Amino acid sequence: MTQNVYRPHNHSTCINNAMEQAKAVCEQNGARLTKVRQRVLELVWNSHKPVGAYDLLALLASEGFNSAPPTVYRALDFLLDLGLIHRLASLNAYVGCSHPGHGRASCFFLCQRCGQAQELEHQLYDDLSARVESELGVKIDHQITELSGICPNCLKQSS
Amino acid sequence: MTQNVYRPHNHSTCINNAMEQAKAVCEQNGARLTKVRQRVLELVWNSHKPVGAYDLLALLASEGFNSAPPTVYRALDFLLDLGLIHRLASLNAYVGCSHPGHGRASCFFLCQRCGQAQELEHQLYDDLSARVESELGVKIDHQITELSGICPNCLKQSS
DNA sequence: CGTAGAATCGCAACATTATAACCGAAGGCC
DNA sequence: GGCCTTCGGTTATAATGTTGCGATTCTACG
Repeated sequence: MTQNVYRPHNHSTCINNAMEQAKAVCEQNGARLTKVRQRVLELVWNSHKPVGAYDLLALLASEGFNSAPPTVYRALDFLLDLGLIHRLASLNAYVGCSHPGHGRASCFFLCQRCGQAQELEHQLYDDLSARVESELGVKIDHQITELSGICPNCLKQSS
Repeated sequence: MTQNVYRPHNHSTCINNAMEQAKAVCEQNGARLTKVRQRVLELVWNSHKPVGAYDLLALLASEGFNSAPPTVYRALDFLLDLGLIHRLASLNAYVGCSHPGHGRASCFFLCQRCGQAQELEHQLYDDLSARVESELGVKIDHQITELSGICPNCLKQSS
């Protein structure tokens, strides 16, 4: 099951898990997890809030890395290809994938107040694409769903 | 039911319907469908392929309209607010809404070959957000789903 | 009418996000 | 070491979207 972002948790565990998974995935695919790529992934995982490419760029710069756009975008493309991160189209931002290898589908809830992204893994969601494929006669290659609103924690605070 | 884009049809009917609906919606909301707004809507409806803001800008310019970005973006915002068009986040492009007034949800299939967008209206889709709201305890405000792949017509041609 | 207030538009500048093209550097393999 | 491929540095530019301000047009109301 996908982890629940809203529950208090030791976030360094998230980061460690993500890095372990990344190493494994790279090994499986004969891909190299270079310093820049690794650092970008860590930075993306630094919180559950999606990060913009130029934010990453600034962070890298502050750490003495090269800091021109292509550096970050290449790392992001690499991580996207391996399914280690997702791009949130409605935010132009990137967030860690908590269960790489689940195909070309992503589904997120985005809190408009705290900015955190909660990945969802829902049966209904796979049903949706299957039904559309058969009823419409199309071949689906890639899909995104982005729900936005207020998360449970922020709902509590506002009441 | 949502119209089927892939069936041959007299497209001027689509445009006419859209413009009629737009007038009605504006009247209901006490909003003004000015010349720029109307023309932008017509241009968006010119086909079932999503159009970029800067494409619209160029089209407007060629017709003697003012053609600075804010002109188009203001018109697009206006139309988005009234639910007369949708923004496709994965394409940074805009497409007419074939059934305004269905709330803040949108669901599209986008053909990677011909570029056409087919709006979907699926029960499973509403189920999804309802389930997420109750299971996760969130309040959903807005949602997008974008499926991409190959449409029936393009599948036929490639075989 | 006619004027006050609101909505709309024109315009200039700028901000943000992403890509292209070219070449040198580093790593893997024999 | 020599060869090949992948990766990264650099510069420039493209594509998309916003801000701010003042002028104009529309509308409501007296």
